Amino acid sequence: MAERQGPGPSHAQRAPYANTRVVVADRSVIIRVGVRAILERHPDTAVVAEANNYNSVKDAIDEHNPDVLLIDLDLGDDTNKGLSICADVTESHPETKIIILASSVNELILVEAIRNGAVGYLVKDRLSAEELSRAVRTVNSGEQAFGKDITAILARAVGQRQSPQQALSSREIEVVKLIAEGQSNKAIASNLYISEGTVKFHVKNAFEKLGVHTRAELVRRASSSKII
Amino acid sequence: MAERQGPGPSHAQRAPYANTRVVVADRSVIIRVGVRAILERHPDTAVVAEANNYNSVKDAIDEHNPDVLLIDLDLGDDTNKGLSICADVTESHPETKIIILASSVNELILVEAIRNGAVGYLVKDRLSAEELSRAVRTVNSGEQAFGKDITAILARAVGQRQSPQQALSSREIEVVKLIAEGQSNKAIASNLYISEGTVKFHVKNAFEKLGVHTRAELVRRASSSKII
DNA sequence: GTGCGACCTATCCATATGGACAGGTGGCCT
DNA sequence: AGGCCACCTGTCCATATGGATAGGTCGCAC
Repeated sequence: MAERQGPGPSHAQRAPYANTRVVVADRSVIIRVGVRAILERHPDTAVVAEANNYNSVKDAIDEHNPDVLLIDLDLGDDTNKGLSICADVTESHPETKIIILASSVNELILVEAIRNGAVGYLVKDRLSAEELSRAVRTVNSGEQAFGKDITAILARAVGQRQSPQQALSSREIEVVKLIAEGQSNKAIASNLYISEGTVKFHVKNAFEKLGVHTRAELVRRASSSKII
Repeated sequence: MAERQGPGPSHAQRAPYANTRVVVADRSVIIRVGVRAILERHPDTAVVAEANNYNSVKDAIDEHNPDVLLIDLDLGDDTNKGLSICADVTESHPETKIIILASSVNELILVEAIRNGAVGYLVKDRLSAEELSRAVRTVNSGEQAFGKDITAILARAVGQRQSPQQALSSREIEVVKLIAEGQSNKAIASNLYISEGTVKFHVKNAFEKLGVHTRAELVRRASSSKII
């Protein structure tokens, strides 16, 4: 994965002494170029580096120690890795404010990101150039930047849920994937060389962890949570 | 929906007489700005208009009659509408070459798009600036522009499938949505004020149309095809 | 009006599912 | 050693599911 393509940390130093120095991390060069163009319309803001995979984010942060990190958590095949980067950055570079630049609203990711130090969450689709530009400066001044819809979701999430989601064991994930393909417990059992009873056991545990009661709902939850 | 935000058809006429005149359609202003910036690195290419919803695409095409339309089919809540726009444009503006700018590879969409006149299919995530720029000029010269992975998928898809997918009736979609929430046939019946037998009937038909045999697989297919 | 398609209802039945038990193994931590 | 946890196995049972089959209504197009 993580294709070599964009120049990675690239043609930076346009305004090395700008007030707001930003690192942009996204798989897509289009997004990186777009964000750069929008942010640099404002004279005080400069994009000092771009990253297109998990490792180059860390390198860029260490090298440039930016004011703001604008990051799409979905930089490779493992979103959790993006979350752990947030934790790392919060730990090692507390001055760097993290804004999540997401493709969609994912309650689980949102909550975890905040827990890991993010101070902003923006959704690419519904976001004006002005909002993006403003959000970067807002967080740099120490405030938070969450879209309107986000705030509502946040409030709701905080209200009830203290078990945002229990992680499935690797075996459970295997079982869930086969369920999503429409396989019966018997078929799954022979696929994984275990007994049907064991399959049921894993299914039951997956149900409990995700808070569902049928296979259909399980598939929906799992696919919306990117488990499968 | 379709939020007012970007200036819509915007600050164009930078190079009205460029060799390759492009209209960019995407929900996200970041993408539009990014594509514009990348394409306009090449002196012969100019983005003459941007669109962020289905209607403004048509307007932009009618007004500017561009050489190339770069469009993300997912411009609102109904991808099919994007497909029908392709058909419209192919019909009314045969000189305009259509390139799909997708977030991910969707075999169904891909095949349908080509059937509706698209001559290119690019995936935002894995796409270098050079590839994007080149693709636009390639289609403008009458050739096709498909990513490497795309070609393989295409070959496979053409091989077997003549029934790409039968459309679900509106009632069937309602039922599928409730199934995805984990509801039983009985619960669905009382929700829709119909009998359980009828629910089973719809479920059976949905199964046949999507070629699946269990509710779990149904949910997976439906969610990956954006039916729900 | 006839035909057609989408919608609705019903019965029968083998099989699968989901839930509740009770238990056994091996690895890892203290 | 004991505790914990992930993984494994099994039995029992009420209920749901999927498949087959046979019908009925309504609106729309030819």
